[in-house]
Amino acid sequence: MQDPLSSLPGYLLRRASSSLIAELNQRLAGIDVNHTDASLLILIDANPGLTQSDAARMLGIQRANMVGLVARVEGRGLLVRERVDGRSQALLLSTDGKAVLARVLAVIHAFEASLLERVPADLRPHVVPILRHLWGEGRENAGGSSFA
Amino acid sequence: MQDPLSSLPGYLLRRASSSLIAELNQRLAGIDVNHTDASLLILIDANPGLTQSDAARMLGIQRANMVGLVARVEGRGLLVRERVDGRSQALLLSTDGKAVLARVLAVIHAFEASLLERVPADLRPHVVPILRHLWGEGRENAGGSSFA
DNA sequence: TACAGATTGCTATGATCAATAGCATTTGCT
DNA sequence: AGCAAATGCTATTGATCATAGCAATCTGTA
Repeated sequence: MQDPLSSLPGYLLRRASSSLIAELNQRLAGIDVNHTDASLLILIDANPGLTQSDAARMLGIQRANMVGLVARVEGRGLLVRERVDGRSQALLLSTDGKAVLARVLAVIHAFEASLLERVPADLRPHVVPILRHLWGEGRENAGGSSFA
Repeated sequence: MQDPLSSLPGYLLRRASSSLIAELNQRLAGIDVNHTDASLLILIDANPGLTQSDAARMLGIQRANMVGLVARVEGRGLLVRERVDGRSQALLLSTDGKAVLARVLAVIHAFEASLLERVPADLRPHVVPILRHLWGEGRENAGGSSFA
């Protein structure tokens, strides 16, 4: 059976992404958190007090879809909202949130390590640079701050 | 603003994938076909007469979800079903399907080329091998992801 | 041949995720 | 004061994905 698709980078990228997201969600299931929740926790931890809109922009999530995400994570007691404006609200990790984050980071770091181990050692240093270049789009005019 | 996520291969993979799928769908919009339809056309062309279940397996799509996909593409007159069994049916490209496939291939090849151009020339040969390793090993557990 | 088990295509259903339009309130700027 | 933009939100839609179950059919084996 011919597989003409597995030579296409775009197709490979899609299949790899969906299968790895599923795997990561399985690994996170024990903490009762999915990969989106996890990314939000990590982002808030690195930028305490950032706005809900800021988080949406950085995560590539529409403001509309951010509402449910924040509400769910807040409902688990992992984050706290504080009004800083009449319209904006700052997001902060709760004590529980910080504890869960520690477990999330352990899972994610193990996951990322296992990802890299699937790539031959000589190609391993190129994984992140290649993915950054492939993503690239939509971040070119993303303004001045960090790309680190 | 710190971005602690963009150093994580898994996160980069997800973002790159979703942004590139969106771009490919835009490029295909003129042909009135999406990336899933396109992959089905390519697969049938390379394996004329393959079974609907075979196609589902190769594309990583559940049999249940294949029904709507095949029905939609058949509804556009791009493929034909032929019973080979009392239960199986062979999928074949129609004349229109072959014509559309030619346009699809042109779009996809242009897209894949533009993908690779985003990667520095010295890293370019490593793109497909890396993606294959990232995907391949992820499938060791025989596919499905199930939450608890 | 007869039967158990697997396969195929299908329906129905639910969960997740993303995208759009529109809204009230608030802020910033002129 | 007045106006444009931003913020959080509701509501809705569509696409994707996974599960359970079903009738019909095929396959392998006793």
